[in-house]
Amino acid sequence: MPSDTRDQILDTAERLFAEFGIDGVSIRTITAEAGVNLAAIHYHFGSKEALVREVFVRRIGPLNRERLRLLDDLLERSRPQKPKLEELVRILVGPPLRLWLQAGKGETFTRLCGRIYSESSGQLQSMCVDLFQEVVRRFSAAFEQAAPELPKTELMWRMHFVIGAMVHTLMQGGFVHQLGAQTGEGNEVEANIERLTRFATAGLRAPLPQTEIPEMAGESKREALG
Amino acid sequence: MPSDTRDQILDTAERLFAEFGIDGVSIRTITAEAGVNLAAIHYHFGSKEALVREVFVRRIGPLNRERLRLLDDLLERSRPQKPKLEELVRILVGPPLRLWLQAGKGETFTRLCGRIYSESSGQLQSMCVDLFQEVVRRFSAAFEQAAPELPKTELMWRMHFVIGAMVHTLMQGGFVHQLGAQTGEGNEVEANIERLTRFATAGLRAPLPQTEIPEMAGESKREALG
DNA sequence: TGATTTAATTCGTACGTTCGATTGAATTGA
DNA sequence: TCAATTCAATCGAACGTACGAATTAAATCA
Repeated sequence: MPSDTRDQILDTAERLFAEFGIDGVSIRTITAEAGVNLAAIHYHFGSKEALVREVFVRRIGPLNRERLRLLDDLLERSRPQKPKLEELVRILVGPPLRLWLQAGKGETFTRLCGRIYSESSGQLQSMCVDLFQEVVRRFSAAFEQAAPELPKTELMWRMHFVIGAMVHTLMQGGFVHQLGAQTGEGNEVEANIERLTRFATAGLRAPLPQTEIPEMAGESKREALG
Repeated sequence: MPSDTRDQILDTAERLFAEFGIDGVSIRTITAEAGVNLAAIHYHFGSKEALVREVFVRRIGPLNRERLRLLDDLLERSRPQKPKLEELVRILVGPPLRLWLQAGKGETFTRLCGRIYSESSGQLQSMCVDLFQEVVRRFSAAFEQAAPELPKTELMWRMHFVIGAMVHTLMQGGFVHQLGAQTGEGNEVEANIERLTRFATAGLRAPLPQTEIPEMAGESKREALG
């Protein structure tokens, strides 16, 4: 039986954090905007940091659960063959981008999501490691399966690039969206998911450099890793 | 004749901002760490915000000047043919990534650079628009020239993805670097520039969706944009 | 050259504000 | 009645900023 106040705080905090950053919003601003008392945050959450934590967990939990569900679906659907790389990318970047316009909330949550990567202040950082641990593990394995020709190190870097493109879109996508909003309003989000999916898939499939690192003396203990 | 104190403040602020974020570092911390008086910041810069501004301008100015110089070189070198897409990407992402290990400074500056995109607090945001305006304009034109087959909107989004991968690498690259540091130490940075360049180039060259947006009713005022 | 003035910088200290957190009384609803 | 919740008021700490005195360096003059 979560009180109305609690949800009010969570919604308001999420919106304000997304717009002004975590350190940029005081609990006074949050409580005032939410129309609740100043002490309500400490009563319901214990501290500002605990509130921040709850704001993230509330969204990322379901988000990652959906990604894992879609991943299970894909793996089962494509067995015994390996999953298609493009499908993997789509279920990795789709769910977060789809929250972009979720319930008419605008960029509320997604910008917040992107902030994890930048404003991670110790405590938040380790929380994120926990929250994303399973997703990272499962998707890493799936990607290795889908692109076995890539050395693991190379794959890791390329997945890292994909995440970067996704996060940047979550945070700044609205800007690009305004610049080039030509295709009505309809399924703009789905169109952008396709854009990112195609870009990322092609990037993941980029040819390897023929010679790994030219002109290097010594230390030839280079493992194959594939 | 810039005083020694002034440079001490700038160097220290740059390092601390990069590690703890702009809002995460007080001028007391900066001055204490730099071994100068508390009031020195306001004497030399006027305010903390002006100091932040100066920290960024000092690095981004030369950085962008180098990018434009390399761009001019490339355009002249390849005339009358259009520049190669891969070369364009390389001179876009190369200079910032190369600062990664500049002068043994570690990730000092680059993480700071990445923070522009997240901690942009109004004033900083508009400053960045000014600082990057010419680079964006020139590179956009060059990319349109190098990839004329891409609709402008599509190209804009893909450049956006490239920037995202780059920024994410600037901020979090150290993490991936630690995970997969197999190839000695040598030219790891150049190797990563090549990684990102190949990834981004392949992504920029990804095939266009045959049908732009399937199953959409109404609003068929879709402009070609090429 | 040596003394004196002037400007530039550094220093110590304090102000006013805002922050997250706390307390204890008031209010509410079962 | 009693536990859960909300409220007003306040705490100490940290923040950016301001200001005048102290110090240093350069310029000017005897």
